[in-house]
Amino acid sequence: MTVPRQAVLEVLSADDRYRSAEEIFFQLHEQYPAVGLTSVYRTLTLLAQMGLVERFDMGDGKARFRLRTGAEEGSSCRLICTNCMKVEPCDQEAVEDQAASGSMDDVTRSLETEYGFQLRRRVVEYYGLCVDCRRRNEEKRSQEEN
Amino acid sequence: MTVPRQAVLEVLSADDRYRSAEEIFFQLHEQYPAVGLTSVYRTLTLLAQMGLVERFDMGDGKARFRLRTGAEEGSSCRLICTNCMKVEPCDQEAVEDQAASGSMDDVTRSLETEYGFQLRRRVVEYYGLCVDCRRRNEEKRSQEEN
DNA sequence: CCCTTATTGAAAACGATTTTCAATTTCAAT
DNA sequence: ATTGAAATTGAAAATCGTTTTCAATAAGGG
Ligand SMILES: [Mn+2]
Ligand SMILES: [Mn+2]
Ligand SMILES: [Zn+2]
Ligand SMILES: [Zn+2]
Repeated sequence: MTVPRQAVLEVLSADDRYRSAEEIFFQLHEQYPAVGLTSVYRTLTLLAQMGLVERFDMGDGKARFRLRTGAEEGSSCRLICTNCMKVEPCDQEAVEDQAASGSMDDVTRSLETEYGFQLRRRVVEYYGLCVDCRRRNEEKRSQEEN
Repeated sequence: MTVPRQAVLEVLSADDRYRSAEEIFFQLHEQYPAVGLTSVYRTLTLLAQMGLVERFDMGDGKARFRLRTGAEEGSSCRLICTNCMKVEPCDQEAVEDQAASGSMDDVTRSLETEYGFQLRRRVVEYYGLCVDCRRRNEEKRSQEEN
């Protein structure tokens, strides 16, 4: 546990907003002026690999980071403002429970009342291994058994 | 309707896979050697603004594009392989109908049987206007009425 | 302390995308 | 067809978030 790593964790722990590497760097800089942007990137990459940090790439070229909470359990949900690029984590259960069906209209209404958010587009992404890569993995595993 | 635009549309129409600008450029290049990569980018940006093309930014730095089908209706769903970076559109209705509940386990099972896909993480994103931007928009609108 | 190894910050490199700009197309009006 | 203004193009340069390089520094077990 080194200074830059502790510093990054400190900033991330402050709240659960998504922040860019640069934003994190600037917040660090006040208390830890010696820590460089390079180390911020390195630490974030490291923490993401360890699964402690969630990395999110919006369409605007800069990645955002957030401390991953145990509550997520392999599933995450967020509100993304296409105007100001703000990203806010949200509780999927709350949204879906509120929405009678999974229909776009019901979800729209739910987000409206729960968060004041005006929904334009819903995106569902499933991350994992495609058929091919899974097959390849299994082959590799059975080879290693020999 | 110019040559580069027609060329890009031709490639995108060929199938509904997600492709990077470079991939589109190389496919173009065989039939339209005079069209430059710059125009491919410009055309994709244009088509995305018009809503005809869906742009998707994965975590790997290069954006992917796909012709948007009318069927999507403000909601899109995709399988993303974290190993080979392949992106495949999928039918959310089919997945959720198959899954008894919206629980992670049920969805995992559904994706397994429907697509042979091994789910690791589900991400739900709601794009739209946050409370602040919405308020700001309404103020602007009411000012313009004067 | 000492030594080995891991980590750091600054500067340079990287790579996808955007910008610039002079040359070429487009297309509506003749 | 001919024109000409306006839009579009391709190549080269610029941009910018991120990564790599590398010499200097910090870590930390003995
Ligand atoms: Mn931010
Ligand atoms: Mn591709
Ligand atoms: Zn906003
Ligand atoms: Zn794969």
